[in-house]
Amino acid sequence: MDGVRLFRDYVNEKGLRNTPEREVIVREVFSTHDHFDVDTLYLRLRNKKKNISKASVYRTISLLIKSGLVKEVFFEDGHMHYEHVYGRDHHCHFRCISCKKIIEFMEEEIIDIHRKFSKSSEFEVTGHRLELFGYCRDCMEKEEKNKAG
Amino acid sequence: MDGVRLFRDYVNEKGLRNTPEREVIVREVFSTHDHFDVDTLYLRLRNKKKNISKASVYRTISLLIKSGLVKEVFFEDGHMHYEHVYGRDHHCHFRCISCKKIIEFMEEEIIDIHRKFSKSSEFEVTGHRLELFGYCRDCMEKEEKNKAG
DNA sequence: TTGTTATTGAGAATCAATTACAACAATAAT
DNA sequence: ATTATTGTTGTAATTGATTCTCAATAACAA
Ligand SMILES: [Mn+2]
Ligand SMILES: [Mn+2]
Ligand SMILES: [Zn+2]
Ligand SMILES: [Zn+2]
Repeated sequence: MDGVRLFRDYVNEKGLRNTPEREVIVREVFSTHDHFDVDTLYLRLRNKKKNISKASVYRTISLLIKSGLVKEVFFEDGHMHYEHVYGRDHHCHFRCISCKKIIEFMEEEIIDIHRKFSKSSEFEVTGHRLELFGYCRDCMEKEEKNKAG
Repeated sequence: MDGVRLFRDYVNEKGLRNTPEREVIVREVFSTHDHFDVDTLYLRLRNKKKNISKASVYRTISLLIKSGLVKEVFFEDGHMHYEHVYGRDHHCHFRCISCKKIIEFMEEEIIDIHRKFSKSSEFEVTGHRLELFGYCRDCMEKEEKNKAG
């Protein structure tokens, strides 16, 4: 719940202004650990009777990205999906190409790769994204039943 | 140059038709190892006086993806970027967030991660994508000069 | 050849994301 | 306090990528 405060600081540092709209959006972003897209975030706000324009949602997400508190997770169904990273351990994503389910996982090796490249003088690595694609257990089982049946 | 033939086979297998438009598009896709997006591919065709509609370019890329001969590499500037994979070794991508340059690299560890998950009975992993982000050497040097100057 | 059916190009439609702008609000300057 | 400056908002318009519609055409099998 402290990403909210960090975002306030970021806004101040940048000489921007803390507005009630930003406050509400950012609180909502940090209220869950789920992945989200602009539309679901916007609808969550509407359901709570917060009348904030979609433009402001876009603008605030853009700021959250710049602040480093939110990251783009993946692009699917024609639009971007996000998650907040403050207070969460780093992790990677497995995406089921059948049911679109997301499964998070952590592999130390990926950190090693990141470190190795960071130490080389060739690049300054600031981030990485590893996605695995395939079929989740549920969808595997469904397919096996299909073959059997 | 044989991805073209494999694509013909794929099209036949699926009961689809080999058309001159598809042939021209696919030849162009396999004519270089560069990353490409729909627009640059379309313009390359236009420059060669091939009058093929953009819709057909989209449709053929979609087939190429399904056939497994082409892969989505990354989403940037509001649209997808692709590369053909036939006849190429697997590799990952480093993307400079300053100049947008792409640098390809290969890490065995990533293959290990893929294998490890494939063997687990939890998921059936069919593919992966690893991207590193940061600053390339050129952009690092530019920034250092900025600080010094 | 002929019939069936996939494919094409052109343009319209869709949808995510950005932008222009006028009203408004917060801060700084006088 | 008053005024000027500048940031922010919502609305609506705009841009740009991608998909879709549909009538004309062409691939392929019989
Ligand atoms: Mn996640
Ligand atoms: Mn590549
Ligand atoms: Zn699944
Ligand atoms: Zn660079």
